[in-house]
Amino acid sequence: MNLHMQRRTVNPVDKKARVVRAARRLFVQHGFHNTTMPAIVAEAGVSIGAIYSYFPTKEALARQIHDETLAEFMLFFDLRLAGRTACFDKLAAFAEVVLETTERDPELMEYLLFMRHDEFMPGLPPICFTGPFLLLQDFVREGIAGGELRPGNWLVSAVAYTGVILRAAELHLKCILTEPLAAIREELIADAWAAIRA
Amino acid sequence: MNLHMQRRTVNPVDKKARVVRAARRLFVQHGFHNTTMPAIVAEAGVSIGAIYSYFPTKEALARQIHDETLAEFMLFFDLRLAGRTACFDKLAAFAEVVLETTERDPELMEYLLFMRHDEFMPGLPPICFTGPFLLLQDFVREGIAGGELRPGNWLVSAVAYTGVILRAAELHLKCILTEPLAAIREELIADAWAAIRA
Amino acid sequence: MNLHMQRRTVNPVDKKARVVRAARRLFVQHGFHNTTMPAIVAEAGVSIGAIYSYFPTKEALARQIHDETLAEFMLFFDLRLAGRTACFDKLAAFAEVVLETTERDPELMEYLLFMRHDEFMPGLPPICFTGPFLLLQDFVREGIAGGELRPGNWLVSAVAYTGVILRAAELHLKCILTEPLAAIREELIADAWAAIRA
Amino acid sequence: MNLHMQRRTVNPVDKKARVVRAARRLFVQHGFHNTTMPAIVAEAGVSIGAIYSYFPTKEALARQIHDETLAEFMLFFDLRLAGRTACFDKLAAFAEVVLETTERDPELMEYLLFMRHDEFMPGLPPICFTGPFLLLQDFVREGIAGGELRPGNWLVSAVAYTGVILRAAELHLKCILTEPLAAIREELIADAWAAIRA
DNA sequence: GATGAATGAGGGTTCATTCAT
DNA sequence: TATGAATGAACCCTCATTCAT
Repeated sequence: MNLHMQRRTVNPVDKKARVVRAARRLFVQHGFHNTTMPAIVAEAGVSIGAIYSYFPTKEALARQIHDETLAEFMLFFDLRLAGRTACFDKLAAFAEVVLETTERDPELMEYLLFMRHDEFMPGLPPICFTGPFLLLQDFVREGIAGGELRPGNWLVSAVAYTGVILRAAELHLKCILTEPLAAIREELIADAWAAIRA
Repeated sequence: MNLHMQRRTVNPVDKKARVVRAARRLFVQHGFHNTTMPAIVAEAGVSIGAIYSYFPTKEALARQIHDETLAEFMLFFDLRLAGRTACFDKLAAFAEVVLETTERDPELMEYLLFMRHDEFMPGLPPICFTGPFLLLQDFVREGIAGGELRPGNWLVSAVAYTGVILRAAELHLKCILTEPLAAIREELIADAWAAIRA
Repeated sequence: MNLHMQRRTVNPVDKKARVVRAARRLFVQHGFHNTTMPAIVAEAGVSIGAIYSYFPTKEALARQIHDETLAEFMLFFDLRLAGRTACFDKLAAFAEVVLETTERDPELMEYLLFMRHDEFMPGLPPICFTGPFLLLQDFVREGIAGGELRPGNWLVSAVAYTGVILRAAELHLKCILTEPLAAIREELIADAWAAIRA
Repeated sequence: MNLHMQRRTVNPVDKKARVVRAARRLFVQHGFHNTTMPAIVAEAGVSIGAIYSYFPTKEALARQIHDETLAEFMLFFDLRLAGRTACFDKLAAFAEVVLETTERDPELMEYLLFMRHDEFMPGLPPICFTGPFLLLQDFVREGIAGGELRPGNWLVSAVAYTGVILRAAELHLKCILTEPLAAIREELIADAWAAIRA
């Protein structure tokens, strides 16, 4: 490869990342089966051959998007949890991460909330059975044990808390709850907490 | 009509209904674009020609399923509302209908919660902007005005209440919240109410 | 069959004729393969089952139309030839029949000129090899032998005469030669005759 | 590029041209609706995908064939007209082009004479209303004005001249007029001219 | 590696024909 | 005999994937 070509070529890492970004945007917007490889080519500005040099199949591309997206969200949650010990604070960390991510990177949140990943990964557990959500269930169990939350079925309490927060994110992404989430964050966290506190 | 004939012939109304049932089951399970007409043929036990004599296109079939499903749910909600006047009771009617329908006719509820109808009806408002959900928003507004609910953004309160209930239905359908919903109905309604009551 | 039914039923002969008429109209207009049986049903106002009780297949229907149409044209020609002996008069009989039929029963002439009968009767000789046209070739041969026509290839002379007349009919049916054919009949016959007379 | 590769690869221009050739042959032979895409695939020796990479639809393929064919014929006519001024010579140019093309590229002439292009281009004017034929009508008008042709309806005269020539081409293509057209060219041109000369 | 023209299985849909009524 | 709902082979077309360059 000569200098002339180096000037015209993109860093392969960036190129792969561009493919992933473009594909996730299209998958979220139109669904997996309604997104064609040529559409990804057009959105990402790379050749079809390049995509197939990074991923063996369209499904493998989708799988990588899935894993990366979940990992990114888990990372945000982990960072936000640092130093929090009270049940209220740990649950609020979840709410904050969900609401802030919804506004900062809507595609990520749309992916978590709406993507039908069973279209390309049959048999995979649903997203609400993954890291952040399991962690939150732990917090609820501890909260009940510690008397901060009302006694009862801990799974029901976890459902209630996450239901309030996630539905707000969902309706915001669907342009039904049009207020900035930052403006109603406190009210949402208060409502979610009221649903399950002792 | 004698018995011999009964065995070989199907009432056309039943046949069309069989197609609708089979198609909804498959649409909900695999999504619109991942459900092929041959798959519907196999599931419904009718010929492809018969389906196209009932519906001009696959999309028209999906549209009819959509309309029927929404109308059926709205009917259940209307019936359950009869005679209820207190805010708590009217909101509870919504919760009861959602939770009971989830167990009695899971496909109907899966359709309402998971179907991406924008795959075949681009531009249509999301389901959470249809009849039952708009009605529920009215009840919340009245509840705040009447002092039964905490003051605040009424849309946020509606989001909180429905979030608790719908997420329970969602996780039950995904086999994560495995308890019979009838068993946790009171707890869910209590949590949802606690989230927004005065 | 009781009186009540007689009032509601059509003479089967008429019904069959209606089918033939409707089918020929549609075949001429849209071609054989672009005419559907349901379209014939709609045009003829009979049931699909009735058509299949008259004709075993769509092709058999087309064949009968073909035979009837050719026979009808041959009949007109025969009648017009009665009593004509001079070469000019016999050729003029052909021209008159073509031009008058074009205006009186355009569908018949469209059929003769434009129908691609090889779409449903592969291997059949073209229409210009059938009765009236063979007859006309005989007249030309006689005309040359009798000195009324220029010596030369008799087939070429037949081609020339029929070419003038048939192209006029063709362009009239295509709405390019819009004058009433009756008004230019003499001129056409004169031109055709001039092309080949001694 | 070595010999081995040449055997396995086709110039894309040739490939597209092969498709056009094969399709025109089949369209002319069996008509548009009676020619299936698989048949074109077999005739052209390319994949169905390749065809659809050249033309968005079967109709677009037919349209391109139509345009190319008309343009090619018009070009021949233009070239042949060069330097001709007398009415007889200009009309003879038309006759020569028609008769020679009929023998040199029968498919082209069959297309012009027999193709029902309204099957795929509804509303398009018939071929006899296109370039060469309009030009010929001009020549006839000038010939009448200049006294070289008999007075009368100029359209009728144009019909007469073209009728003689085109019917000869038509019957030659249908294997009825089996003589080589080159051998009867002079006689045909003489007959056509005799039909309309002063 | 990167490219994109080419491949062909499989999609949605049509329509000639059948057969229970 | 007449009806028309039902059948399914075959249509046109799409798009994930390959491979010569």
